[in-house]
Parts: sequence; structure tokens; C-alpha cells
Amino acid sequence: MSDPLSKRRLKMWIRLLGVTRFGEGVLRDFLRVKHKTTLPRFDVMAALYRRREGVRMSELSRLLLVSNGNSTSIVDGLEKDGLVRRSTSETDRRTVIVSLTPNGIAWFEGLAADHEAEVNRLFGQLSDTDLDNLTDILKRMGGTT
Amino acid sequence: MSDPLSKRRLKMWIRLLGVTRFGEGVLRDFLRVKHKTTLPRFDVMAALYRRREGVRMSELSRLLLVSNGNSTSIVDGLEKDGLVRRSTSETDRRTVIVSLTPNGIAWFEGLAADHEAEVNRLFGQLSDTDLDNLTDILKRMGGTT
DNA sequence: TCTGAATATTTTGAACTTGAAATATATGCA
DNA sequence: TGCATATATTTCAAGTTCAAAATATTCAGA
Repeated sequence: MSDPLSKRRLKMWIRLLGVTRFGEGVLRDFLRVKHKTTLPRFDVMAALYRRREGVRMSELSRLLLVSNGNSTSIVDGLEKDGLVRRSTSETDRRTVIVSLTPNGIAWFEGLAADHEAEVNRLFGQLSDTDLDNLTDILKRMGGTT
Repeated sequence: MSDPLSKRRLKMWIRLLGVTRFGEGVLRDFLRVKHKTTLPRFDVMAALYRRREGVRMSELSRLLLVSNGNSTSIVDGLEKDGLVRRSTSETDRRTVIVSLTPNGIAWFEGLAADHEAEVNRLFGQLSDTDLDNLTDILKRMGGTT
């Protein structure tokens, strides 16, 4: 009906959710207090910074694992603030390419190191060996971000 | 400025977020399609099922790592559907105790095994040894749910 | 008792999120 | 070409989420 291994997997999932939500809470506070922004906005900016040439809207949604409608509204806000820009593909007029503006790049660069330091502080207990083990397991858990 | 260990911790965090969001997506679809409900509602019901005697509103928020206002609105919805009930503490009239109704208990029991099976399927790659390692590491990462 | 600080919850307003429907464009095929 | 189907994005409504303000109650101490 429900073997011990199944129960262990469920328990692990609940614990994993706890850790993730806790971390998100810490980072949300950090972004709000120290940098006057929000987690979803940061996530979009980070994705665009990694892909400096720009990404399609649908690709952005896929990268962040959120719905298309969601990406649209966050990009709307960032565009209004001049941090990102939309441009239409020349070969396919259905597709929209989103990319950082110079302002957006500058803003993100002023934040990235600070954000990394916060994550580093948050998970400072984890050694290289821990990271080896954890990464190996996470790779086998799907969600290949 | 930013040592390799720090970078590894950041990368691990991004990967962790990916796995968690992927899992949440799968479970959200599962709950919507198979059981006509949502993840936040399920989370509240699960917390109340574990604590059958009822919990205070603030305790519920703390357990689920969500804001007070958030708990209020989800409990509002569940109360309207007759799955949970609110009662005022006899010793402190500020506190509200939320608990499952008989209907709520029956509904959750019809779902719990199915949900566990879905989680089990989702993380079927993980062996007992993996779970040992993962649990050990997660315990040291905070967010002690 | 009175008053101020602390605690518990709800209300509020803005932002986020989803899934589905709508719109626009592209592609394959008769 | 013309049309059905597929793809890319936006719009929309409903629900979720947060943080801050408002409300209600308790508690400690003068």
C-alpha cells in the first residue's frame, strides 16, 4: 500500500520544500530591504544576464518554470522601468526577444555580487563534499535548470 | 571577492530551486487534474490533518512559511467549502483555532495516499542511501519544517 | 484600575501566478 | 493559392501571496 521508502520520499519532499521556502523568504527580505526589488524580478533579470543576447518569451518561461502569462506581466513591469527591452524577431514576427538594457545590465551587476554573498551566507554550513553529494542527488531529481 | 565555494553554493541554490519548482509544478497539475484542488489548499489541509486537534492561525502561517494574510484567505476559502472550521479559544479570545471538519478529514484521507504515490513516483530514482545523505544535508540547511 | 506594550488575527492594496481563451503569425499540404 | 493546424505571445479572470496597517485582546506594572 505504502512502503517505508515511499514514506521516506514524501518526508524528504516536505523537508525540501521547507528549506526552499525558508531560503526564498530570506532572499525576498534581502532584496526588498537592501535593493528595493522583488524575487520574481530578480529571477528574470538573472536569467537575462546569463543570456546577454536575449531570450524568447517562451524560453524565459521555460527557464524559470513559470507560466507564459506570468513572464509577460513581469517583463511588462521591468520594461516600464527601463531595465529590459522587447524586440521582434526579424525572421519570425510572432516571437519576441527580451534582453537587458544598458541600465538593466548596470543595475544587475551592482546586485549580483551582493546576492551571491547572501546565498553564500545562507548556506555557509555546506562543505565542498556536501555540495558534491547534493549536486549529484539533485541532478537525478529532474528539473534540470 | 567571490571564492569558488561561494560560487558552488550559489549554483547549488539555483539547482535546488529548479528541482523544487519542477516538483511543485508536477504536484499542482496532479492536484488540479485528478482532485480539482490547488497546492496551497492541499498544504493547509495536510498541516491540519497532521495536527488533528487544530492549530492557531499564526501557527499555521509559521508551519507553512507563508504570511498571516495568506493563511487567512486560504482558510476563508476552505471554510466556505466546509472543509475546515474556525473556533475561538476559550482562554484567549484573540486566538482562532482552525481544524478540519469531518468532511475535511474524509476529503483529505481520500487524497493523501494518492498524493504520496505521486511524490513517490516523482522521486522514484532516490534510494535509501540517497535519502540518508539528502536528509542529513537538508537538516543542516535550516528551514526546519 | 488604568495605561502602554505585546500578541493574534484580519484587512488592505499591490504584485504575482496560473490556466484558458484570444490574437497574430507561420507552416504544411492539397 | 487557400486552408487547417501549429506556434508564440498576450489578455483575462480568479486565486495566491506579501507586507503593512488596522483591529481586537491580553498582560504587566504603576
